Amino acid sequence: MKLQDTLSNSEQTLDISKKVRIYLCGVTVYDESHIGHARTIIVFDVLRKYLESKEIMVEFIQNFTDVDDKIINRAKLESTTAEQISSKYIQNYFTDFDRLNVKRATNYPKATEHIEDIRNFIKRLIEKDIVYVTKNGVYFSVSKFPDYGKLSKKKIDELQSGARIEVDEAKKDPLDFALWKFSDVEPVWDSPWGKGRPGWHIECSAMSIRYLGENFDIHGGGRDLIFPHHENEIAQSESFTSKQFAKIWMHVGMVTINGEKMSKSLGNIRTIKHVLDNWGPNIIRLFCLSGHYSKPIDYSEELLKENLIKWRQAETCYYELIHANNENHNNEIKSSVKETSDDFDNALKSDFNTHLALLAFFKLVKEVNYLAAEEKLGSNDAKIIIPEFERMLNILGLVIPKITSEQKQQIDNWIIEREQLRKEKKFQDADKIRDNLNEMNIELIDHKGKTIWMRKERIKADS
RNA sequence: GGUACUCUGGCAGAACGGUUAUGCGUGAGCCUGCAAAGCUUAUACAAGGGGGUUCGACUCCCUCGGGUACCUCCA
Repeated sequence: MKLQDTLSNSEQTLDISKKVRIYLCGVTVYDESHIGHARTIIVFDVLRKYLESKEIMVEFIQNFTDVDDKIINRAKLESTTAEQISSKYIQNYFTDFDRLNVKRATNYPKATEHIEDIRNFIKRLIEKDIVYVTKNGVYFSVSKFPDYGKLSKKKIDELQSGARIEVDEAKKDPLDFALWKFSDVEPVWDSPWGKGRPGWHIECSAMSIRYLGENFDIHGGGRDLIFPHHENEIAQSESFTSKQFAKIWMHVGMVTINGEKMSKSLGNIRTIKHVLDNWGPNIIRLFCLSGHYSKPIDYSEELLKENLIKWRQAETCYYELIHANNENHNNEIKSSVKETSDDFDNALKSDFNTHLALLAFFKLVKEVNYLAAEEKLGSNDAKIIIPEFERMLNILGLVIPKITSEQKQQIDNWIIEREQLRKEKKFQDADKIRDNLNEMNIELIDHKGKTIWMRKERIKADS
């Protein structure tokens, strides 16, 4: 599998000969998660599910930043503690992402639970004379790391001339960044240099190395983290270990609205909860996977709608498959399934192109729906198709709502009754049954010889 | 201002330098008791502008321009 690596700006082959270790920069828990967070996390969720489907072991670590100025400010605003705020939004995070069918990470380390690791990290950097202490905190000296700027392709002197960098007189260089900030206000921890709390970047270095070792496979996050966050992580970590840090840097493009990045300051946030309530998990996942992960994707009703239509086709396909019961046999099914399967895998193997993978998936969907509508889909065909269909569904993290066997029995009875009414040309009564079923999100599909049902996902935006 | 990325039909999005995919949408028709599902067919000046290399360029080079992101917290 090849992935575009931000650092080398080239495609790198992912080593799958042993366990794949992935670190994803998660969220700062001070507010609800939005659809931009969802995209990054869903991309990595699918990457992971794909690898696992190939029986490759994956160690997937995703952090929560639970100590940060934004959290502290929020706590002040709500006259509560930072701890209350972060635990509230961690819960909120899981509510959202469980609904999105995102598999839980191997571990979700928190900054506040790794203070000791962070202190040890800083200690070693002090021993190496790479950081220094001022009246405000402990700072990383960028000039001590010659490769600074290699990830974001920035030149130090150009950055320094930038007017927007805050000036802290105590710092030796405006680019130097805090590993430890002195403070007396909770949350606060002791350290050999003074009471305070960790800076933003240090937690990811400390925790990724703690959980994944000094040289792991993939480090990811949103594109907006390249600078300064990931640049600083590299500086710290490689100074700490004297080794290459992550092997592959994978960055997910922004979700935009009308071409503009979703952000607090612009006030154009769409929370996951909001989108989920309207569109449900499957459509959001399809939407997030509909473009190449590295490129921006524009949030619009139109695109969501397009994915809704596709999702309906996929649902139809599923129900056509499980209801297929005739004797027909299509010789070309086997090769067609094989082709889809190959296209799907090849798309993902080549820089994780989920768009092309979806194209392959929907080609199969269309083929099935066509055969079914023509009464040409045999049960043996279905037997060949279903495993592959479900394999792709699982990798993509799409879930068809299930139904109990009692409900199934009930539906079958309704269908028989409706058939009878239709035969008697009592169409109004027959339609009433169909309408009632629709109310329950059961849709009927009339084929020439038989009527099948499907359980449609209830989607608010579709009604 | 600097750096990176990007610019293909109404929208999304592909293509070894030589077949202008594909999906959605839209129009017409078929199927159906009616719907839904499905089908057929049509539709699109498609390539940001201008140069160049080439027998031939979406694909290579130059140039100009637009957009977005980052340069401050940000998935």
